[in-house]
Amino acid sequence: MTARTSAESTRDIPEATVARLPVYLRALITLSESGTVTCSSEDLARAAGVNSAKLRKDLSYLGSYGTRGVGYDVDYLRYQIAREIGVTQDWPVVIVGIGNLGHALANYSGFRSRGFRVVALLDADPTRHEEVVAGIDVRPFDDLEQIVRENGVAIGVIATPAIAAQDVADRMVECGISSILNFAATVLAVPAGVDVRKVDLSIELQILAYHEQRKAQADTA
Amino acid sequence: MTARTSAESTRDIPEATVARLPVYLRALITLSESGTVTCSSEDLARAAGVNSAKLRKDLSYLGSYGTRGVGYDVDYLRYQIAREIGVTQDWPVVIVGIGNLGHALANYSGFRSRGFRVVALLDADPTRHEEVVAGIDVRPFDDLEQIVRENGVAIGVIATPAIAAQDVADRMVECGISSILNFAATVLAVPAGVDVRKVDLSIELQILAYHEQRKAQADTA
DNA sequence: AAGAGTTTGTGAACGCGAGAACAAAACGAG
DNA sequence: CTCGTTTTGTTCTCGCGTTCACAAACTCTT
Ligand SMILES: NC(=O)c1ccc[n+]([C@@H]2O[C@H](COP(=O)([O-])OP(=O)(O)OC[C@H]3O[C@@H](n4cnc5c(N)ncnc54)[C@H](O)[C@@H]3O)[C@@H](O)[C@H]2O)c1
Ligand SMILES: NC(=O)c1ccc[n+]([C@@H]2O[C@H](COP(=O)([O-])OP(=O)(O)OC[C@H]3O[C@@H](n4cnc5c(N)ncnc54)[C@H](O)[C@@H]3O)[C@@H](O)[C@H]2O)c1
Repeated sequence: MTARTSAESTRDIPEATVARLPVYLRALITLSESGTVTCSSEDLARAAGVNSAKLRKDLSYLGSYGTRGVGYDVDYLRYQIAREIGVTQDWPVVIVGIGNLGHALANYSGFRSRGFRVVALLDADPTRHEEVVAGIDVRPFDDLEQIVRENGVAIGVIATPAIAAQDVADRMVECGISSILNFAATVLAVPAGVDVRKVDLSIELQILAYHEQRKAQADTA
Repeated sequence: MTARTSAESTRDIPEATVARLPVYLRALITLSESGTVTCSSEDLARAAGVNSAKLRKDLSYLGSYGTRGVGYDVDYLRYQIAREIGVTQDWPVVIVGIGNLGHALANYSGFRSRGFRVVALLDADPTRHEEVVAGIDVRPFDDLEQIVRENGVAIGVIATPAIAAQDVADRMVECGISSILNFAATVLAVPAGVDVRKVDLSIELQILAYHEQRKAQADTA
């Protein structure tokens, strides 16, 4: 908002770039694990499925971490991107709604391996509270505030039915959560300062269906 | 590609608009179920979480389905959008990889209710083939070709580990599938004419983490 | 029938992102 | 030390998407 203390870490990175940084990070991790020490923007772009000019432009927002005529040091760049995104630290996360999808999410190993730690599973249904999923107790939804306070949770995941999602989001915001990942098929209203991202399977399928239909029409034309 | 037979149905709708049409459709269904007969662009925009000018412009790509001074007939507009997207017909879908996530997807009621029909669940692991999930047998992955041929499947969902995803995608394309929804955390290479959309939980979380980190920095500045 | 009040559909301005193209910088060979 | 090669970082241009603003079109009242 106001003038930052300058120093390092470039100011506003374009949103489109932010969305690609995790892809680059994953490609770098794969390269690193395969023993690659250095890579060119061309190599990395291919691994990430983007244009090399776009890749270089994206990286230039972070700083000059490459060497002309040589390329990028894989581990160094990997660290720089991880730091920029913020995944060098661990982010505590709560998941609300431990049904079909919630179970899958709780069992998802990608959380831990990418800098996120599931600190609690919450569900409104008392019959769920007996359960232990992926080594974590399912607890009553009303425990949310205490859990958020004790663990400093900033990120919440909603996997409840659509009808309950707005209520859950409201409670999350009240408790101080300021980033929400919403799997329920509904539009959430939240105050300014709270980020919401949605993952919507049926929207993705419908987009595919639209293009599929057009292909079919083109064929019969 | 070549000149279409003109007739109705407007040509190329912008991709950004296509991605929002399913949101409008869902909002219209909700309105319709609550007994609303007519709505203004303002009403619908609010329900869909977008700007009303953007909504009107989006709808204008489909045609002129509103009445000035009045608004839109909810059921009529709902049908027009559904037809444009292609969800007035039923789309057969196969899901490959019936692990944690695959189970959740198979049990997801949103498929059927939105014009998609799961015709088969496939897994490479023989120990899974005993199983029946959501009333559907889990079958060997090698049955893919036969299933696609018999059911005219155009859309495939990948829920395998990342390491297997490219192989699965290749096989799908060979069998004639031309739209893929990929849940595995990997970049897929496919020939031109095949659409791929990805749903990537860890990318979404990392984007949230980035913004969360910036908020924290702003607070301490 | 005419005027006041609504609300759509769209032309125009603007800003952001994608990609091409190139200058600057590093390296290695001779 | 100099020149050619490689590859980055950046500038420039173009196209797409968003938003504003308003004329056109419709309803309702008097
Ligand atoms: N299953 C999938 O593959 C899938 C895919 C995409 C989207 N979704 C969406 O994700 C959401 C969850 O789907 P699901 O299949 O797991 O549903 P589900 O019914 O199996 O699970 C929902 C869980 O949320 C709990 N819940 C309900 N109200 C709650 C509240 N107010 N507070 C806390 N918990 C509450 C329920 O007790 C239940 O355990 C739905 O909105 C669905 O549309 C699911
Ligand atoms: N679980 C989640 O909530 C979640 C969330 C986001 C993304 N993902 C991604 O979704 C994918 C699946 O996750 P999961 O937790 O269900 O994993 P999982 O290991 O539980 O299930 C994977 C399934 O795929 C099957 N499989 C493996 N190779 C195959 C092949 N070549 N052909 C057909 N089937 C094959 C396995 O037998 C297994 O049943 C992973 O790529 C994961 O990163 C999972």
